Amino acid sequence: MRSISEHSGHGESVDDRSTKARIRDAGIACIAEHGITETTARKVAAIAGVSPALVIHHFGSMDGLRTACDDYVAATIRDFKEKTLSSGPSLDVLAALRDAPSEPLVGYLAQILSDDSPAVARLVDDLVDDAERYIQQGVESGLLRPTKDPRGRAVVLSLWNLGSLVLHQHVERLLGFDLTDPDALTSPTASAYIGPLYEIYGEGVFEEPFATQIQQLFTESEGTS
Amino acid sequence: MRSISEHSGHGESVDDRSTKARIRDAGIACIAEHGITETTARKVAAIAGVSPALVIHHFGSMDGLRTACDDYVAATIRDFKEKTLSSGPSLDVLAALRDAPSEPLVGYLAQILSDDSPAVARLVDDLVDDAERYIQQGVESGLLRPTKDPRGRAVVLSLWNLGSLVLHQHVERLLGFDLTDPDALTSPTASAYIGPLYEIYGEGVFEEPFATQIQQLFTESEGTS
DNA sequence: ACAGACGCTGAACACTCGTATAGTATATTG
DNA sequence: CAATATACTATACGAGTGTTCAGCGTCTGT
Repeated sequence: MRSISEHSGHGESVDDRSTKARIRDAGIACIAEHGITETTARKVAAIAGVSPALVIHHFGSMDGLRTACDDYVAATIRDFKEKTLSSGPSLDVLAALRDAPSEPLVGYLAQILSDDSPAVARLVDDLVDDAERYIQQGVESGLLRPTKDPRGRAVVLSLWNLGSLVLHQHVERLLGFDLTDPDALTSPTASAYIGPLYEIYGEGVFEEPFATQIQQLFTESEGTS
Repeated sequence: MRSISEHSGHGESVDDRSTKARIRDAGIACIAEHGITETTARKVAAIAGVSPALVIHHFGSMDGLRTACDDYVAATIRDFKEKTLSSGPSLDVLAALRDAPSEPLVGYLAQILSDDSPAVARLVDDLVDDAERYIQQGVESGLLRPTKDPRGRAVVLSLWNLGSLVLHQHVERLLGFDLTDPDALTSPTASAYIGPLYEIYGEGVFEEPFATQIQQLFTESEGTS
């Protein structure tokens, strides 16, 4: 029972819907919940309510499904970031992403971030690029301090954010705060994580004489090489 | 061919050596290099130069081997940290760990940190505890700033460190710096990561009026609840 | 109305996995 | 020296995997 048009099988950009999309969403959900290695063709098929063979029929292989999921998630994140870009800069790359789409994008990210695929690498690169742009905006508007290494700071901040996401189980166990929860930021337990985070963002951790001491140690070694 | 004594099969603490230890080390090496799901009994056996059945004979099951690896790595890290604890506090929990033991402990950690086992959870808890202790030392000696939430700051800083480790592929791709490299800290590319890190540790990222503004926003909401 | 394409399924294949079992060699114990 | 325990291997089994194939219904274009 095919629902609408979509006669050609390539389904690249827009008319992606119906069963094939349901299988892809099932793959995303399964990966987000159980991880990549636990996501089998039969499980995805069961979630989507189809036969295992249909998964292969639509995506060629399980690797094809994986790629399709990566691409779709990456595209969704990019689209969503473009929409919310106008609402102002943010240091948390995924803050706005948590509540908006119905799919468990954050959980998916948390699962695949540590296992590299080309699509994930490109997505991370994009997130870092956007962070660098956001941060530059913040510097120009006077909210953020300037830095010697804008790119490096964007990379480090982004990867700290994403790393916390990957280790969300430990965050939850230690602070009682689930980063993959859709309404994580409005949770009363959010301050257990965001409090220390903003404190470090605000004043650092080094006391003043020590900070400039280390800072000069790095400007020396960086000036020579 | 058993080498020394070790008649009893429980091999708990010290007399752990010879073939059984070689198999465990092969497991650690395989997990560190290829990840947990790619680590099969046959691969471990091939690395250790034994038959797959011997892996089961010594560890009961692959899950038993996994637990033995977790426990051994955790114990090794704890032992090593006790030794280097006297050399002074450090914010990087794993800095000293990289060069010392011959085994790829950091790579192993990077692989298992995102997949929770009881041993890993305990190890992370210990690392956070130690970090909290280190940080308190730093505060008392005037190197580090005091905080409203010592525990939270220790958790956040530790998990940022460990998260970067899990995402070491992205760090390497974006900054050309391999965190799992045994001599990573002496590498000339190290400053690409450590530079921004120390800058943030030194002065934060928020500009002054903005920092206190957010800080007060959190002291208000924290004072009420 | 007919022909072909498409969505979809059930069953099977080849393969890899963990693990059990039987058996061999070596070392320790009496 | 005999007996027993231990280290170790070869082989096989059952479960689960991705994927293929033949076929069934329905829908589309002519």
